[in-house]
Amino acid sequence: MRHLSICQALDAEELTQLEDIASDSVFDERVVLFHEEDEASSVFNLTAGVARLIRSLPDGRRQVTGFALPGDFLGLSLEKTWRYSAEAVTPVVACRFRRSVFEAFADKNPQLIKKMHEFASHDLNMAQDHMVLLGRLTAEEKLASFLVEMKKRWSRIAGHEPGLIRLPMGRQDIADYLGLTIETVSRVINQMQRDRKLVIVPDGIRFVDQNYFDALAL
Amino acid sequence: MRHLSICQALDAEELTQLEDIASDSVFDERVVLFHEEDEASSVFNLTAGVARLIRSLPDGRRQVTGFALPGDFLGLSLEKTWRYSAEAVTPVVACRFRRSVFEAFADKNPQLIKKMHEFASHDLNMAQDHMVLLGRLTAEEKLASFLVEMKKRWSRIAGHEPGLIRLPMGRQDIADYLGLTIETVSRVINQMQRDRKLVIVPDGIRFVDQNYFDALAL
DNA sequence: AGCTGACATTGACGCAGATCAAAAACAGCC
DNA sequence: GGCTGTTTTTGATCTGCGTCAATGTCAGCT
Repeated sequence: MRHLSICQALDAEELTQLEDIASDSVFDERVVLFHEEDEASSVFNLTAGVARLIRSLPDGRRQVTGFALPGDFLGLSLEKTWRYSAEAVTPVVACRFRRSVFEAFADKNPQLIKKMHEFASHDLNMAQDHMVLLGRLTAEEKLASFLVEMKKRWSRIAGHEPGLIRLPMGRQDIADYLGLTIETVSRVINQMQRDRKLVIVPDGIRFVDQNYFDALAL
Repeated sequence: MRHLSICQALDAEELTQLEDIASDSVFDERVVLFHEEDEASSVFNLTAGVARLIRSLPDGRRQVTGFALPGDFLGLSLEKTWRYSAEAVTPVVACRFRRSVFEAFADKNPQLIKKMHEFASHDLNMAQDHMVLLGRLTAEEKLASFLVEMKKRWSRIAGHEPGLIRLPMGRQDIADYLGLTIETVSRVINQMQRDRKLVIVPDGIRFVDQNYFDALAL
């Protein structure tokens, strides 16, 4: 079970070695996994739950730069300090590596570094997509893109209910992810429901008119 | 001269090897270095000039995701296709590597891959900064942040005139970088000049009130 | 069941920045 | 210099989304 998400870069032997330096941590809802500018002494791999990744401005404005889902890694950049905070949106279980040990391990496994670079490149693409969203999309397009993205990501996760788009994060988190206010997020989603584009259900939403979303999403 | 910008990751011997697989290319103003979704068959290292990195939407809306300055690398992610276009803002000279050869070289030099990963991590940080800018800053704050960023980046480039913040890109490019319109960019900059925060000079601007910019910038 | 606190929805109104339109500045070029 | 096309600036007006304020909904607790 845990093997699946731990690291696709390694063969069986390397995996066993990696597991030796890993330990599981659990975080309750709202708990901070790590804080912007703290020393980055761990690498995390989420095994269950959802976390929000946040950059804050001195005056309290927030930008959620992403949501971490099961399987996602945090801290692969191996920089000395965290550049963002991570908070548990739901209870989170994460496989945790001491950074110094992980780094030493990576130095001996070029294939792992290459994989880490691929992960970083992928994250950079996602970040650039998100720049387009933040800079150039309307509120309706932002919501459509977000929902399509979440549908795609959940669909890759074993045991998800197909069709259900789980939204464990609150409206405020969605707003801070999309560069909107909570009121606009609420208005747009509810307007979509009135227009029969989606239905709001417990824990998330379901698409009624997939074409509508595909046409609007980035 | 060129040695300085080619690759800080390598020792003298490796550098010589790398140079053997490199060739210089020049691009006139407005010329496309490569296009979104084209096969990525090269890796570039700018040696002179400035390029804009662009993601476009089907309806013509654009997001400039960044500007490449001398010393910057393009294509280090080693993905099969480009995810953005690059166009010369000024005449550009770039050191170009055939991707297949560069990749083979990297596979034999773990230190180079590690350096590439560091570059990607740095770019990811920049991208996250830019998400905060796009999602949460006002027009005035966006311009201040952009100008401070450009000042910082030019100051690291040998032969720049200290104090001058060169802006070779047009107002439209700045607007597409900041998620604004060209009119707003023009208005904000000219208002700053009226307020004696900066002066507009040929090829760029100069700060008059550095404190003002430091206080506003991200 | 009723209470409590957190979160979401809805409505009325305002404003930062977009849009539309025109004039001004500038760069090449003959 | 004068002509031409491009980019920038400036002004007037509009609007999408933010702000402010109230009300509604739901989960957990006693």
